[in-house]
Amino acid sequence: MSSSSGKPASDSRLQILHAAAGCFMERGFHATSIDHVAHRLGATKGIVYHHYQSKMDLFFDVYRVGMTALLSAVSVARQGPGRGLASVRAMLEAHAMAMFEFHAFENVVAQGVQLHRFSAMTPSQRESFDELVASRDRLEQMYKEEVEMAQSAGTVRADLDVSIAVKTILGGVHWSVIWWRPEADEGLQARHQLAQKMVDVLLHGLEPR
Amino acid sequence: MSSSSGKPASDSRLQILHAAAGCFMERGFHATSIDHVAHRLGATKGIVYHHYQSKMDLFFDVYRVGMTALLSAVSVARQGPGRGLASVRAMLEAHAMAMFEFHAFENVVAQGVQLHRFSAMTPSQRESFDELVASRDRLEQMYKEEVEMAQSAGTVRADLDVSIAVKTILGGVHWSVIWWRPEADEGLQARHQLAQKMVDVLLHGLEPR
DNA sequence: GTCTATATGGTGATAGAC
DNA sequence: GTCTATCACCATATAGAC
Repeated sequence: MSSSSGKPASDSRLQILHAAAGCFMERGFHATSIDHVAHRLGATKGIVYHHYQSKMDLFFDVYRVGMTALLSAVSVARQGPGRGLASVRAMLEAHAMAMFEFHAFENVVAQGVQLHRFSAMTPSQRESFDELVASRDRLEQMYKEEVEMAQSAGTVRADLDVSIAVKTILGGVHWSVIWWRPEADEGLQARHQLAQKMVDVLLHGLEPR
Repeated sequence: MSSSSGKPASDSRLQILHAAAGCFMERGFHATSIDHVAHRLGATKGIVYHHYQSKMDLFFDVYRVGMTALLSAVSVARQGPGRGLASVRAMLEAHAMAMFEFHAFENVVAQGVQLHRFSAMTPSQRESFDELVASRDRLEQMYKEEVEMAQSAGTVRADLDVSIAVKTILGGVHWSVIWWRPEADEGLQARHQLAQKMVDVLLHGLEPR
């Protein structure tokens, strides 16, 4: 995982990243102070500013880790053996699993979607911001393409507005940052079962077949 | 629509409420200053503090309006003629329509779900907070009950984990605060079509029948 | 690398004139 | 009811010792 400046992530940077993700998740970006992050590290804010130029850069790095985890999980699943609807299913299951595994980071990703352009950004931050928006679009695009291919193959309904369908389905997966709690499903197996149940609802709906 | 203190909503209160909802949506609760709200009103913050004791009380009132709109829309739809799956469909369509109509307020509701208990609350604010949590649970409960009834009637699959299914489906509806933009679907009819397409995906999934 | 100041600015909330 | 002025506080970010 590389930072915005292309430097490899040092050990202390990773620790800061995890502390920040936890704080941002619990209190939100604006309500989190650098002192909060430092306190969670058991240190002072000098160390944070030694590794990150600003709070926003820190936020961007947390976002980047979360989004990279999603993109990576989904594209690996996409390249698996499945085709058509089976491929979409594999993507969604991997997606949901990543939502659980990187829970704090994905919570921050969800906040980042809402991040406005009001706060002043340096050119470098602006670049990071644009990159994040692009990565978000890329994720959605992967799903759209796969659903369209499945439509051609006849394993997904042809009468579907793909854009709306994908947005709605991804909403079902992403919203889990709101209600899912790590304490509830600790084992990998429990998480996988949950992911399967969620994806099952999204692919088949409520109606009996 | 009544405020937390039970007073009827005056005209100026309503204006403040709308301005606050817009600001909270655009910048988030913590990044919004009372000056921002006042500026959107074309006034100064004296007027805001004349009507609301604190920023958090203002937030709670915005949240309350948004949540009341959802509860009201969904429970009216529930009491309609439909039964079983048709009733769930009517609830979801009304739900989605309310998400659009009260877009700014529902955006704040989504933020409120994340609102932490860290910030100090007065006993009265604490009471509001608990009431909001309860209203959120009530909304989910309405869906769970209706889905279970539909299961008994055989119009919804019996093999479904109702709690997970409802959370996932509501995620699909609620996430629209993230991607939906008022400019895109101005007419009531365009909105209704969008709502129907979203609900169609949630009830039937992707697979052809 | 990590710490302790501290500069600097913004924000919630209040006081009090009109 | 609405304004101006102001207080008290907190948070970002920096400087500089060790």
